[in-house]
Amino acid sequence: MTYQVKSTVEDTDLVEKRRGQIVTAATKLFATNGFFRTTIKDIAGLAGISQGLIYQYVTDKEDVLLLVLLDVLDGYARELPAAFEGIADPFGRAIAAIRAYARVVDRRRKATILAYRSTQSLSENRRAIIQNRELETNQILGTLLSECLTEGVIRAVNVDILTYQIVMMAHSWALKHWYFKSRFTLEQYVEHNLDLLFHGVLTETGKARWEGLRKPLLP
Amino acid sequence: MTYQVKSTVEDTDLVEKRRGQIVTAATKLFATNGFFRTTIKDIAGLAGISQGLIYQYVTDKEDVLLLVLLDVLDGYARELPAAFEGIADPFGRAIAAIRAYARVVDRRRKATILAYRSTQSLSENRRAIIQNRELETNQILGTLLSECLTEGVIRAVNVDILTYQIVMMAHSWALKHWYFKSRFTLEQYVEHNLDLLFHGVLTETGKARWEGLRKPLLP
DNA sequence: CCATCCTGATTGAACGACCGCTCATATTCG
DNA sequence: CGAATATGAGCGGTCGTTCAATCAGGATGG
Repeated sequence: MTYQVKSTVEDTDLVEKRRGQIVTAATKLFATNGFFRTTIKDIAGLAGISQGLIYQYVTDKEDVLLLVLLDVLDGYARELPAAFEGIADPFGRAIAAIRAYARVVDRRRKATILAYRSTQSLSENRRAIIQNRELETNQILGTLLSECLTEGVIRAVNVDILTYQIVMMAHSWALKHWYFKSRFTLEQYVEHNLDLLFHGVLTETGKARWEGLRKPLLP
Repeated sequence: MTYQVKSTVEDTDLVEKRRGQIVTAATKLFATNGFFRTTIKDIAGLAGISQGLIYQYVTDKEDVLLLVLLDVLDGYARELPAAFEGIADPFGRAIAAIRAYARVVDRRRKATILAYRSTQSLSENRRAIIQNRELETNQILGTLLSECLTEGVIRAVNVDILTYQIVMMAHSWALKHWYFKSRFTLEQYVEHNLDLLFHGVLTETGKARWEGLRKPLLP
């Protein structure tokens, strides 16, 4: 939780508070103007502190980006489990989680896009931290889906692929919002995708035809 | 094809040639270092021309980015139709197109990521040009899928949603390559996704259960 | 209870480096 | 020779980062 980001200030509460200010301001600015167009001065101004002070709580401008991205991913990991904790049945849990995931992405649409835009601007090791955090979140979904599989409600598909299909379905709502927003509500978007995902698109004729065109599934 | 990017040079062939050099160099540099970390000097150096000359063929650094992104999208639009032109049967055409699309994305993986990273760095109107071009490419796939629908090989799903599912499946191969590369080959990835897409994931039990959990599909 | 001191937090001016873009000049070629 | 094309030094501006100076507030001692 307290990240491997160094600070010269000892007082933990103060560090928490100041970083909170910095991250809140930086998220807003990065999301609208991008990482490179945002200056430390901008961040300091919006956070209500001086430029110099930021460097007591962070070593780099890149560190600010790391803190922002970690905060976004933490948001996912925090809000997801709450959505299905009351539900006993695995399939119900999975569906609640998927719908919740889409809602979380929708609420943080700009921040989600920011993650795609700027994770690559991080140095190798900082990027690895972010990717690991993403995997942890996806693991939550992956586990739920595995349980559906053992329950016999979904067939023996590759869970990794399935998980990423769902994750990308949610992310795409943010990434392609410029297209979807005038055509679907979030709920319509999600339910159409679930319908596709669960039933598939082929008719009986189609399924027969596909048998002649498919390639073997190896792993 | 010749874009709404201004040049002070008259000779059309020369413009084509110089822009080719510039775009090739810039694509390489943008893809590895990002738009903002790449300098005009870098581009000029790799293209084998002087900094000043770039501004005879382009008004802005942003213009270079626009040319690069248009080139990537043109690549899609050019290579896709070739993949299915010999095939008569709509379903076969659609499948050939999907597989080809994934291969094109794979070949231009870094450039595809670049598009996601930096389209937002463009000014409003230049971004609109890019988004339009993307829609045109997707339209190729959309048409193929509509034909499958009238052929009765796929059921009456929303073609917009289906198209974007497939597009994002291909893009995800690039976006999440850091995850997939150690787990699947491109072909495995695609075939698993097609299997999911075509047959759906639910078992018969699952389908019955889903009836109680689904929400109505409006549009 | 106040004056003094000290430590850690905070400020913002300034440094140094960088970079997009221009323009006076050079080169090329018909 | 002259028009079109090409060069690259340099201008003007920006921005990340540092650091000497200031401030706050608690401890100390009279």
